[in-house]
Amino acid sequence: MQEDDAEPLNPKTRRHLRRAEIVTAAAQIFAKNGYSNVGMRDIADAVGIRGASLYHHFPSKEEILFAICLTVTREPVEENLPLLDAAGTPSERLANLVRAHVRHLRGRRVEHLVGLHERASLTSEHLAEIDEYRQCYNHRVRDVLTAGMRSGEFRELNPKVVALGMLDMLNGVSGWIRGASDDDVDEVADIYLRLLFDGLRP
Amino acid sequence: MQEDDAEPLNPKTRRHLRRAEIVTAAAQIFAKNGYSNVGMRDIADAVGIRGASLYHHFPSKEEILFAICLTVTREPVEENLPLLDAAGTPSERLANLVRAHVRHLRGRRVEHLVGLHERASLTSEHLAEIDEYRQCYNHRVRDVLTAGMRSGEFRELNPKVVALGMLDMLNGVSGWIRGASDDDVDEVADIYLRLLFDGLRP
DNA sequence: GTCTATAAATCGATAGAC
DNA sequence: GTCTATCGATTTATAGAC
Repeated sequence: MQEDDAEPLNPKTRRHLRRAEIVTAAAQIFAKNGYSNVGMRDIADAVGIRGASLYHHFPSKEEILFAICLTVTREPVEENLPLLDAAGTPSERLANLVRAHVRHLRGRRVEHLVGLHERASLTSEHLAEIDEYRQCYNHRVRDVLTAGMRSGEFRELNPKVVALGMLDMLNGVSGWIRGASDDDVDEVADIYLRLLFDGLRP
Repeated sequence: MQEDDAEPLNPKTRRHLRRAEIVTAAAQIFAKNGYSNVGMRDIADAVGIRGASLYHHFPSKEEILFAICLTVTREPVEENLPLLDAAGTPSERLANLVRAHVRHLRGRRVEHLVGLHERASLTSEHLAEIDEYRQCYNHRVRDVLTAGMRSGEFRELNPKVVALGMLDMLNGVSGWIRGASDDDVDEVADIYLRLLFDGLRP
């Protein structure tokens, strides 16, 4: 059970950690100042190295942005979508997804902001890859809505529009949730679920 | 009743029209390529003049961005908020605001996109002015929600969170409504209102 | 009001030493 | 893996003629 904590990490892991450190620092500065207003020197300062040294870890500034965008589109697909395949009614599965989605938004808040605002600075190839994940997520949400409508559990409303509206509402949380606690984000999720399922009218 | 259409416009109006032309062209290019990826030359090309000539109409590139952001925050305050002061129940007044909001989003689609995504490139003074309008709009929406809850017309849910969620859902429409007809946007507003008032459960 | 020409600063990226 | 040094391209903004 016991392991030597002082054992040097293997080079692959060290390299990966350094990349993650750069991505995290860059996301913070991009979110605050805007991607194109941030220089490689600014990112380098934040991690304590020189600008040129960043090119040992990333081939370009845009690749750093791509890495940020990828985490906030791929992670939700891989971590949240399986909740839609689990057992339960459409309501239950959708509720689980909403809660997981808001928690992810909080945990990767600045990355989500960058992913939402800086899409125009991605290469068209990278943008296409990002959009694949985004549309996949979108479609799966639409599908569970459709399933609920088919079973009579949900009201019949254009599922495409409902899915877009719901996801816009959820994603907007990254714009104002700064510094919230676990209880805060769960409360937001509960309010949104109540609104989504039962509406404003008592 | 008859007026001479060939009569030259007064200089004040001509100047104003030229500014509006520049702002509209800039909004289009900013929305597509991102503010910081667009040069003054790109904007100038779109209106058929040279880059330096733009400085006769705007003192800086940021002032063009500010003009764009101002129209999408000030206009809704001045045109939509009065609907909340009109006669009717909170439900009716809120519904009128939602419909007006979505129509404005469609009419100023690219400007809204720029206003949502390029806030980081505004000077802090301009950002503060923009945020005043935005927060004013936010508070008035929250107030009508609170009024509806007090009267028993709306369910008791944290009105701050509901207002933020509702506005995020509405503003997100600018991201995917491209090329919609009048009927399309009214349909979206109706779906959102049904969702907001009655929820998904039949 | 628009032009040409250019100043002045910045930025992404590369070369090569250690 | 990080450094110093620097290239080359681009950008905002200005000066001054027409």
